[in-house]
Amino acid sequence: MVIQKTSLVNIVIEKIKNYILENKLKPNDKFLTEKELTEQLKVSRTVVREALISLQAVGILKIKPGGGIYIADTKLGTINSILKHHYETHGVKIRELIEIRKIIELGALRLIIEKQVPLDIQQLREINESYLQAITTNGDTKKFDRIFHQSLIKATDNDTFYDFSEIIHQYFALVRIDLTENQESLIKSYKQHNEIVDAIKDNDLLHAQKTMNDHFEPIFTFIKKMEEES
Amino acid sequence: MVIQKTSLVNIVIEKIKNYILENKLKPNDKFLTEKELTEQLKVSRTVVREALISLQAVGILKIKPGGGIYIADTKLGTINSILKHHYETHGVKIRELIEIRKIIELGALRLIIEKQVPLDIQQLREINESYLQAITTNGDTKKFDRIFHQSLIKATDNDTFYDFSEIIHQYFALVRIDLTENQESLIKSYKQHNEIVDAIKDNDLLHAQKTMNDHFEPIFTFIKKMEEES
DNA sequence: AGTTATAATATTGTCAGACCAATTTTCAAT
DNA sequence: ATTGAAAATTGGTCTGACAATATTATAACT
Repeated sequence: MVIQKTSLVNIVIEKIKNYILENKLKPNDKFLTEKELTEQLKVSRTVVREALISLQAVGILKIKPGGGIYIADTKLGTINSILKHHYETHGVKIRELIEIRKIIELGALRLIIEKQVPLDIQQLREINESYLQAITTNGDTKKFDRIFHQSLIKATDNDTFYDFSEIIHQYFALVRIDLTENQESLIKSYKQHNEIVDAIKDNDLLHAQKTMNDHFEPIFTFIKKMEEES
Repeated sequence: MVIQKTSLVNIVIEKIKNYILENKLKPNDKFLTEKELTEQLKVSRTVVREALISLQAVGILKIKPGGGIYIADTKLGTINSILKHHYETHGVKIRELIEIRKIIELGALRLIIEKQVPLDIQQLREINESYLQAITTNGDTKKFDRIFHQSLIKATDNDTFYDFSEIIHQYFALVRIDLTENQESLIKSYKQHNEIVDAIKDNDLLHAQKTMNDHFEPIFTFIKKMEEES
């Protein structure tokens, strides 16, 4: 029987967490100072500081030197840094990430059409036209491509889904991949975008997903070639 | 112009991370001691300790009192604890998590069939038979249901996909949901499982996904009823 | 020689006090 | 009322000490 002896620091961490929950502290709220904590919890400043730093590391608190301690807005930042280290130590297969992104995009289409969420078709068109313009003027095509896909995910009316999608995207961004796209393939992408919007408008899930699937095809062939070379 | 002044602790954290990368340290490897770190980095023990505790918080190191410091096996643990706090403070809509789970399961079917991964059909059948037995003998039905679905995700030959699926599942487990299932509905689930396996065997993605979609239907109606009551 | 109990050592945990650096507050001068 | 310097507050780092835990070395025994 192993009895997990818990250190003072861990006790303090739990107490602080509970304190935040019980007092319903929101992001950017001011928290107690180190001095107040040492007095109220009757532990040394060392213990308090180690607990605070630990909570800052996981994105719960934000320590401002000289300015006090605040509730952090726990977003993706911390998770991303963890994933970054995980990627650097373990190494993650690019193919796996792309497969996941495909699943996410296909899933977004399903949610949009199945739930009949309100969708700003016109806005999607405009984004895609900006995409086209970027293509013809050697502009930032990746930017508008990303906005287009991001808009679809956002439209699913599922914030958690969007958060996870962003995490995957950030994770993917760690991998530098030089998929040199020529004008022709970019134009094709533009047309596929429009075709996807059409299919959504027609509530044609199968068509939308098929087109999205095709949309992903070039990158898969690229990955396959890359894997063969190495 | 904001100049991000970086503290000594943060510098040490980065140095330690790099040290781990450069020396290719693996989980459970013994790391340097506090003493060695203070000497090599020429900083106080306070700074070293705060850096170590920070790295332990994000699941990179594991500190054993009196026994030294080790490389932790960075898995889902830390991310889960972050999501747990996120859930407790923000509150996450159950519907969103279930939608994500559906997307994942449907995606798994697509990956399995599209990639034609080797799949132990027989094993899936056996798991489902255990599921049936649990149904008829008032056994642990949830256990075998989970194993069945887990097996499908695992079969996709995509470890990252599986990891994320597990994170979602853990996240979902935080929400206690009493979906009282009667014998009849459980039997239906059993049949659907088998139908999904059949469809996979026939490479019939549409059929597999349609059945999986139906499989999720009861929980969605349950959620909808719950939302209406509150 | 091999095993076991004990002592010595090494390592992390906690404490106290001091001083530095950054920020916020106070308050006098304008 | 505004500004700007001084004071107070707050977090950052350092040192040294002792406690609690784990590991290693030693001694005793079979």
